[in-house]
Amino acid sequence: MLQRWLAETEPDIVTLQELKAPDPRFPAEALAQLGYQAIWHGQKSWNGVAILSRVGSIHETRRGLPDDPDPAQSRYLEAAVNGVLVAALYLPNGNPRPGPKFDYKLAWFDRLIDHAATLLASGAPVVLAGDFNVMPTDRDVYKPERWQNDALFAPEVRSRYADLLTQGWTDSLRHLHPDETIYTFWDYFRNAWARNAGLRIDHLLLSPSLAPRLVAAGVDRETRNWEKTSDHAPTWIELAEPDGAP
DNA sequence: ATGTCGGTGTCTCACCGA
Repeated sequence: MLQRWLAETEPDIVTLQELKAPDPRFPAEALAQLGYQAIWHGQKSWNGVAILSRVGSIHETRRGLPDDPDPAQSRYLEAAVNGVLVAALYLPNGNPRPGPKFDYKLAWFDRLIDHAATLLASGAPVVLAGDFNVMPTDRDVYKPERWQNDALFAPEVRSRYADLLTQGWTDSLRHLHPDETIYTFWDYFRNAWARNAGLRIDHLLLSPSLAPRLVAAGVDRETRNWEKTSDHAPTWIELAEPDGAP
């Protein structure tokens, strides 16, 4: 499915989340045949993140967050690619709430916020891309009242996402489509896709030095109809060249 | 509260996390 999507849409740079496989099982050769270099940070069964590029080499800058609450979980990978610092992240789900998994989510989120501040202070053009497991506002969930106590919509989690935006990050999709209903995820159960009972939990946050280059953003919803598909749909942005060229 | 999916080990079903 990933290979079909890459071949059809030819994105320049891709981040992947939930590889759910140890490093040796990463399909590096198949991706190379499609023209993509890759770095990856896998883990058996759970988590796992990767960065792909067909526009130049990938210079890894970090794997795992500073003071990562659990370095055994592969949730963060960061690299310089084609003049942009790209972070692939997979924020913990956090359910059930309350409980240790929710505490872990908050701890991880706090370390991300700290590191995001460091990145902003550097002035570099940065995109934080991945599954944040947060619906930022009521507009980002099909039935907000049903999700009030869920770890993906809890006040503690939404406030942390808001803290990121207050730091200076731009939520790409919401910035270009302020009033639109946009979802990136539909549960496998409850017939969620057919009912369009979706969530917007996959985000691309841009640093102030990169945000002016944002020209388009969207979700490739059609992949959700494919056989054996993911419960997430590819979420993308288009950036202008640094000099303003298309 | 419920539901679906894929992976794993308890191993041809039961469980877990998402």
